[in-house]
Amino acid sequence: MAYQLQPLGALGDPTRRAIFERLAAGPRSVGELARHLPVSRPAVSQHLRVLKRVGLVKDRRVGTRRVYQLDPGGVERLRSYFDRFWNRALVAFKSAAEQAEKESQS
Amino acid sequence: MAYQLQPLGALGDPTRRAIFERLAAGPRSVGELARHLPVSRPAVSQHLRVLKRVGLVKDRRVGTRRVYQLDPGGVERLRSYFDRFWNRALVAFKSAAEQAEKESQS
DNA sequence: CCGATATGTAAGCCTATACTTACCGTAAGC
DNA sequence: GCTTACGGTAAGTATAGGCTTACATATCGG
Repeated sequence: MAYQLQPLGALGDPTRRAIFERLAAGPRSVGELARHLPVSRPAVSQHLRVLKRVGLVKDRRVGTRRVYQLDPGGVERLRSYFDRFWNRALVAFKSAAEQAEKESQS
Repeated sequence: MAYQLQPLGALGDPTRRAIFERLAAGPRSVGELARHLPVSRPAVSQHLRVLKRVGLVKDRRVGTRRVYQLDPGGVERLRSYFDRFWNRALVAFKSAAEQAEKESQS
């Protein structure tokens, strides 16, 4: 919980989210990704570097191209992160409701 | 999926994440939150406005104070979002592994 | 009412960073 | 080997947005 959880920092940018979501459909090369985005190819490269650094994507060489794909491990970390938060939110929500109940009675 | 999913944009900022995580421990007033953060109280107010706009927190008046808490609905949306991504990542990962397998055989 | 407490809002500054252009390295095909 | 595609890197710019100070608003206690 004390983790900086940089993946969320990375997904804060809408272009990176677009890349992330496109990769959810399957592995893509850099050029393929850039072709469907309103930014230049170098920009996509830079975004991919960030996504890779925080463990959200992996890459491998295929000939002269470089194919990126989601890293299940990184996604799993985010999944469990929000799992915990959801549980805590429910608890907090419940006790808040009880609190309001008590106050309205008094 | 085509949703902009602004909550992730909101959680991109480390200070907002800190607020978000602190609220996971239970409802807090603005001043309480600011007291444990390295930024001014107005800054916290502004962050809370953003978090509220994207549906991650709710607030209610308590006397002269304003108490914020996590919005279970907003957290749930993020939870299911990454659930879907995790599943897709696994599928993509699996087929990529099979692809690599096939290539190594040929 | 009046002061104190708690918070939202406005205006302005300043830094982080997303983007572009230009360049370089590398693998593949003829 | 030369050329052509593909992609990472560098340098420089420009804008978004996070922060502060100053001000406005509102509730409560006496």
